Amino acid sequence: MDETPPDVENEQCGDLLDSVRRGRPAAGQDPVKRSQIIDGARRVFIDKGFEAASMNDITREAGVSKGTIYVYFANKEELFEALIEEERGTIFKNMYDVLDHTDDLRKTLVKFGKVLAFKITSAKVIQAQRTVIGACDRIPELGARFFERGPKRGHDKLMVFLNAAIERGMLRIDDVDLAAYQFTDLCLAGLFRQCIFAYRTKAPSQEEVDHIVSSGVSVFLKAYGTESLAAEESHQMIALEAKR
Amino acid sequence: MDETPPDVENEQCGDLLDSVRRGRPAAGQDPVKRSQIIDGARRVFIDKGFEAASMNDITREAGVSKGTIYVYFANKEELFEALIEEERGTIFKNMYDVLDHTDDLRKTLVKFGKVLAFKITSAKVIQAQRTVIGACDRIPELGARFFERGPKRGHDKLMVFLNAAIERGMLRIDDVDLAAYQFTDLCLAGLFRQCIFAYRTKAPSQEEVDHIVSSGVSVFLKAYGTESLAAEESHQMIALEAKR
Amino acid sequence: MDETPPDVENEQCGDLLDSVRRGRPAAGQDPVKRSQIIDGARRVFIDKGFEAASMNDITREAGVSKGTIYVYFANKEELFEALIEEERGTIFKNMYDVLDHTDDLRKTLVKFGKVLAFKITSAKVIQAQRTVIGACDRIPELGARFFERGPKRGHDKLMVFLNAAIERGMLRIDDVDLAAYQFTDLCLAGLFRQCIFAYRTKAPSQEEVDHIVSSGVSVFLKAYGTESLAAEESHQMIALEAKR
Amino acid sequence: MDETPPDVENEQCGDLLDSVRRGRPAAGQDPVKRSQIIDGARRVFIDKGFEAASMNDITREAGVSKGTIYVYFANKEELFEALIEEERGTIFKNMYDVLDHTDDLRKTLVKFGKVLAFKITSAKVIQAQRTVIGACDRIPELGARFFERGPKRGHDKLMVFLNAAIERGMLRIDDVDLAAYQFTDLCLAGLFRQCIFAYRTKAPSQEEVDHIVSSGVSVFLKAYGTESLAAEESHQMIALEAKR
DNA sequence: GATGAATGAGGGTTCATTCAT
DNA sequence: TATGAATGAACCCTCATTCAT
Repeated sequence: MDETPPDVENEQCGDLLDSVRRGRPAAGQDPVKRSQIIDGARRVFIDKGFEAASMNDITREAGVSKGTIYVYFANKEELFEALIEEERGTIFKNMYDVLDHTDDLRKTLVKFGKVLAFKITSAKVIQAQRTVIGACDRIPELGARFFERGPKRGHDKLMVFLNAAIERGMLRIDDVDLAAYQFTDLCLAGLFRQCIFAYRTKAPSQEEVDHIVSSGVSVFLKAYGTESLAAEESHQMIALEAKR
Repeated sequence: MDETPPDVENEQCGDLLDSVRRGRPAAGQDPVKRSQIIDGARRVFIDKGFEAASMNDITREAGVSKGTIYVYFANKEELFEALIEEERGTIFKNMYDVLDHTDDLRKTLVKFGKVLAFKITSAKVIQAQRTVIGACDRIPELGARFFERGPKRGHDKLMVFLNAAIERGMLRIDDVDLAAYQFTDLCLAGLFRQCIFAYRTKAPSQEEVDHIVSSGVSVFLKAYGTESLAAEESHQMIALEAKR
Repeated sequence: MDETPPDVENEQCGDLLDSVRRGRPAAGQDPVKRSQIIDGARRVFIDKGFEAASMNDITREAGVSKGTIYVYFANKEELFEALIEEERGTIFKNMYDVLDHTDDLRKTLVKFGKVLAFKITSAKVIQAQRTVIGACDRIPELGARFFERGPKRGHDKLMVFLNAAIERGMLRIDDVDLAAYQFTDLCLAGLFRQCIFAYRTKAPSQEEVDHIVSSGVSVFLKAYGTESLAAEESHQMIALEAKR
Repeated sequence: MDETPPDVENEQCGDLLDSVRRGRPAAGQDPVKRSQIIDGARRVFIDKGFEAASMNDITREAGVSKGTIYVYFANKEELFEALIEEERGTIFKNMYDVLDHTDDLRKTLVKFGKVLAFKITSAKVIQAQRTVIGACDRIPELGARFFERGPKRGHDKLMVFLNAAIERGMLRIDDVDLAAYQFTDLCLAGLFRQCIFAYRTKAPSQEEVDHIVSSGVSVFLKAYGTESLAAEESHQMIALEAKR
C-alpha cells in the first residue's frame, strides 16, 4: 500500500464506472484509452528519450490516432510528464515491502539493499531515470516530483525502519536522515553513477550486487550497530554453528 | 599533476603563439574563436540539453556565423563532445590534489570529501552532468568517456591513496575498489541524486557538506580503520587537549 | 497498347474511386493532390533542372505544403523520378500506333517518322529530355530507365515492323537493329542535337519535318528497299497518274 | 586551321608577352594561372556537373585560392562558361582534318565517320555534352554557342567536302545541308541517344563503331552515290581482286 | 595581388500540432 | 468523438561570395 493512488486515478475510477454504466466515456476520459496511450508513450519515450521520440512513433505504438492523444494530453510535454508519473509508480511499487518484516536486522537490510540495487540499476529503470534527468532543465518540477514521490518516499520508509531498530536498541544513530541516505548510497556504491553515465552498459550481476550490498550493510552496521546487535548476531552465529 | 593536459590544448597554445606571431590563424585553428564557440555552446547546451539546443541558438550565443562553427567542428555532435571534454577537464582539474598530502588520514579524507562534494554538487557541475546523462541515449560513448576520464580517474587516485594508508597500517580493507566507491558515495550521501533530479534546487551549504562529509568519513573509518589509526587519533586528541 | 499502365496508376484509380466513395483518401494516396504536386514539380524541374530546383520552389508552385510533398514522395529524388516516369509515359504514349497499319510501306514510314520527329523535337519534350540528361550524373539509372522504357520500346516496335516488311519481301536488311536506329536518326537528322543543345530555340516547322522525314525515308528505302517494293511503288505511281 | 582562336586567347597572348617583358602580370591577366583554374574546373565540373561542383573543390583541384578565382572569373557561372568554351575547342580540334584528304570517297567518309563516332561517344565527351545540355535551361546561349562553334562548324566542313564530291560527279544530292546531317547521324545511329541518356554506360567498342559507320556510309552512298562512284568502286574492286 | 576565414541565405528534411472530415 | 492528412516553422548543414589580412 505504498504509492497512494493519485487523485487522477480516482477520477478515472469514477469515469470507468460511468463508462460501464452509460456506455461511451466522455472525451479524454476513457481510462483504457489513456493507458493505451501511456503504454505506447512508455515504449517510445524510454527507448528514445524525450526529444528523439516523435508523436508519430507514439501514435503507431499506442494504436490510437494523433487527434486522440491530443484529447487526452495537451501536448508532448504533458504526455511525457504523465508517463513519468506512471513509471515512477511502477518502479517504486513494492520496493520497500521488505522493510515491513523486522525479524533479523542485518538480513532485512541486505534483502532491502539488494531489491533497491537491482531495481535502481536495471536497464529499464536507468533509462527512465536518464530520461527524467535529461528533462530536468526543460521541466524542473518533473525531476523534483519524481524524486519526491519515488526515492524520497522510500527514504522516509527506511527512516521509519531505522528508528524502529534504534528503539529496539540495535542501532545508535545521531542523524537518522543522513544515515538512511548513507545506507542507500552504500548499497549502490559506484553503481548508480556508473550506470547513469553509461560507463556500465549493462546492469550489475547478481553476484556483484550481493557483494556490494553485503559489504555496504557491514560498513553500515560497524558504524551504527550497538553491542546488543553484536550480541544477537554472535548468538545467531553460535546457533548456526551448533546446527551444523 | 592529475588530469594531464590533452594534446589539443598544447596544439592550441602553439596556435595562439602562431596567431600572435604571424597574424591570422588557419581555418578552424584560432583558439580565441574556438573558445568563443565553445562558450556559446556551453551556455546553450548546458541550459537546454543536446537535442533541444539548436545550432542557431549557439550561433547567436557565440556571436559567430553558422559557417564558422562548422569550420571548427564537423557537426553538432562533435561540438557537443568537445564541450563536454572541456567541462570534464574543468570540473575534475585539481580535484584530487589534496590526496597528495598524507599527513593525517582523517583530516585528509575529510578535506578530500569536501572538495569532492562541493564540486560534484555545484549548480554548474550538476547542470553539466545532467546534460551528459541526457545525451547518453544518443551518444553512449560520451557518458562512458566522461565517467572514465572524470570520476573514474579520481576513483583510481583514491584507490592509490587508500592502498598507501593500508600499507601504513591505518586501514584494513578487503576490496579497495569497492571501498573507494563507498567512500565517495558516503561523502555524497543523498546529495548526488537529490541534485541530479533537481529535488534540491540549489547546491548544499558549507555546513551541510561539512556535516555529511564528517559523518561519511566517520562511518568509513569505523568500518575500515585499524587499531593503529585509533591509537594515533587518541594520541592527537590527548595532545590537542593538553594544548588547551 | 504500348506503355502498359504501371500498377501505381491502377492503384490510384482504385483510390480515386475510394475517395469518391468514402471521402478523404489515405495519406499519400489522393491522386488529385499527387497530380497537383507532380504538376508543380514539372514546372520547376523542367524549367530549372534537378539540382537547381528547390523543394521550396516546388512547394510554392504546387500550392501544397512542404510536409505534404514528403507524404507523397520520400524525397526530392523520388519526386523527380516519379515526374520523369510520368513525362515518359505522356511523351511516348501512342507514338508508335501508326506502325500497326501496314498498308503502304513508304507512307507508313513517313507517317511514323513525322510523328516521331514532331514529338521528340517539341519544345516540352526537349526540355524534359534535357532535364533527364542533366540528372544523369547524379541518378544514372534514371536516364537508362527513361531510354529503355521510352525510345528503346519504340525501337523494338519499329524492329517488329521492319521484320514484317522484310518477310513481305519489301525490304532486305542485314542488321535490323541497326537499321531501325538508322531510320529513327534519319528522321531526326540534325534536329535532335540542334534542339537538345538549344541551337534551335524553337521546334521545327511542319514543312521542315516533312522535308527531313521524306528525305530520310527515301534514303532508307534506297538503301534497304527491294525490287518488289520498287515494283509496287511504280504500280501505285501509274495508278495515281491514271486517276489524274 | 579550324577553331579560330577566340579573342580572349589573343588578348592573353599579348598578356603573356607583357608578363615576360614586365614580370608579374596584371590582376586576372596571367594566362598560366587562368589555365590552372580552368584545368581544376574541368576536373570538377565535368565529373560532378555544374550544381554539384563546389568552388571549394575547384579551388583545391586548381591549387589556387578562392579569391584568385574570383579575380579571373566573376562567378561560378562565368567560370563554367569559360571552361565549356575550352572543352569545345579541345573536343572538336582536328576532328575534321580527315576531310582534307579526298583520294577515295568511301574510305574518307568511313575514316571521318569513325573519328566522329569515337569522339562524340567517348566517356569524357559525353559527360561534357551532358553538362552543357543540363545547363541549357540556366544559360541558353551556352548550348547554342557550343553547338554553333562545335558540331555546326564540323557540319559546314562536311558540306564543303560533299559539295566537292558532287562537283567531282561522285555524289548527287539535292539538299546538301540535310545530307550532311544525315551522314553524321547515320554514323552515330543509335549511339548518341544511348550514350547521352546513360543507357549505354560505356563507349562503344572499336568493332561496333566500325560496323555502324560502314553500314552508315553504305546507306549514304546507296542513296546519294552516282554511277561514276559505282564505276570507280568496281574498278577498285577488280584491281583488288587481281592483286590477290 | 593573393589569400582563405568568415558569412548567412538557402538547401532538403522532420515533426508537433491543427482541424476538416 | 475520433481520425490522420495537412501544415509550416524549425531543424542541421552547405557553399558561393566577400573582404580583412
